[in-house]
Amino acid sequence: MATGRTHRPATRSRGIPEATVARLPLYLRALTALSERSVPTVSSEELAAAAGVNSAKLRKDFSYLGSYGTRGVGYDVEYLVYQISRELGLTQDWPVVIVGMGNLGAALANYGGFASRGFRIAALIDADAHLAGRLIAGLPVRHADELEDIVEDNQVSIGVITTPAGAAQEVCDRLVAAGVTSILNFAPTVLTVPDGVDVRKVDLSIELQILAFHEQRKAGEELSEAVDSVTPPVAAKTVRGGIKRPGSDGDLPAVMPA
Amino acid sequence: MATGRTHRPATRSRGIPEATVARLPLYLRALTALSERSVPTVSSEELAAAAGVNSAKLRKDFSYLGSYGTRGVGYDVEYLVYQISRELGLTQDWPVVIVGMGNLGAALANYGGFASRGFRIAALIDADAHLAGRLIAGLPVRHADELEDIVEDNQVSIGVITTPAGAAQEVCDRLVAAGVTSILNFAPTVLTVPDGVDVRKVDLSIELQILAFHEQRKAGEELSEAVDSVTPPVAAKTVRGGIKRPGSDGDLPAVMPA
DNA sequence: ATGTCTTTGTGAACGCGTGCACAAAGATGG
DNA sequence: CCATCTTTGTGCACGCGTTCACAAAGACAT
Repeated sequence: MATGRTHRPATRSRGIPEATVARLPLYLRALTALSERSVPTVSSEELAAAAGVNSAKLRKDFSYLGSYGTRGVGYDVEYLVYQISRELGLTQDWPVVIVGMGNLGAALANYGGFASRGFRIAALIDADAHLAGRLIAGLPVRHADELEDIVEDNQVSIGVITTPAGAAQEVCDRLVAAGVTSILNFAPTVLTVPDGVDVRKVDLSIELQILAFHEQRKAGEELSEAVDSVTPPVAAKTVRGGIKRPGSDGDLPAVMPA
Repeated sequence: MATGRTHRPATRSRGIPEATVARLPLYLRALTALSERSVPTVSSEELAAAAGVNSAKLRKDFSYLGSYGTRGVGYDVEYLVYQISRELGLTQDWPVVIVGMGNLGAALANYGGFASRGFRIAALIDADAHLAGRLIAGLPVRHADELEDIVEDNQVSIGVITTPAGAAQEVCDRLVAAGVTSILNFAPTVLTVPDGVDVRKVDLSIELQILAFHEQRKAGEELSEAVDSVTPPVAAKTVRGGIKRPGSDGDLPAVMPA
């Protein structure tokens, strides 16, 4: 039933584990820094430290790409940069559209990390007609009506969604229908897509909530949570004909970015 | 040696698996939506569909929190919202500072998802003196000199870093020294922190690169990569006294957000 | 009170990811 | 050419996370 298979499809693509793929950009960044300092070679130990991972893990990751190291010496920095770039597809040009020109969309448009990695912003799109034509990061905002044309004309295969949550699924559907097969979703919604389309999700609120959980745990270790356990709403009990619900409704309103 | 243990410490906190904690905000969002529609109860199957996960996984996740369901009926929406909120620590007030008021920092400051989930922006901080005093999202930007005072005065335990990569580690060190124990890092750098401090990383560039990898794989399935395999730089070979490196240096310059 | 029917909660099996530890490879020095 | 020393590449074991499948629990009807 095409349940919006977000994050980690666990499908091992061409023998390279998903976890490894997720680390390749990390290695690439560390290697690029070394390259700029004209460091010729690097050992797995050094590179692992720079990337913040275990050295054995790094060697195993690289082993999936092939034997690019030299025993007794290490890895050739330039060569590895090239191999990883190629493996990730960064030697190609990837036209990208960003839909939703709120604060976040504008931030992404200005984000330098795109262009330098082979990602070219083909267009910025927004549903607000007032924004149409305005320049953001040197590019004119196009109206949402043009979405299909833009995607098809520019052979766009990657779409970034930074719209409010309510609009995300519709935008997603239109992108997919027009030919987009990879989506980076910043809207706090579960997107449903057909098979063959990849969705990755970035959710700022979720990250903070995870931090809050650990933070609470750290704080609650000394004082064994005496404050929070005062009168928790009584557990749901059946009363013939339904379930008694403790609180009222309308807490924690759903929110959206931008 | 305190290697910047980013993401997933794999430390099972109080019996609740890390993977489960990461999904709780997802369930909470789905439940909140149901709550607003005044839906009294929901089955694991329905809620799982709304959250985009497997129903068995959802039930197991909830089982770590306790037995909050009613067999034959499902889960009480309001009660579950409360329980998850409490478990995540969202019933508390979490003062947060955002350091780095570039485009991304401003976007986060305007992001509505913070305040509504118990996260209160205690201050916006930037190193640029020209920005000091300017209002962003209704809050005045404070100068970086005040960082320590702000953190201590407001009992801030969570810090968000949206500075350029070069400044991130120093900002991180200062935040930690002042008492921050959880950091959400948007700068493309590996942060090194002492034990007891949690770091979560959000990297826009990495997400896109992962998408590109899969995209390339999809595209390369029909035409078996005839274009990209033309004359790959010859593998590194030793020539007595060093390693022959194929390309020159200076490719893919390191970049930073904002 | 008893039976039926729905849905939870979980035991068990499986697969992926991680990290240890070591053998093989190759560079370097004599 | 041989010995030594460094560093890679990987076999193996372990633990976490996911999923299946089912027994137990409780609602609801009679």
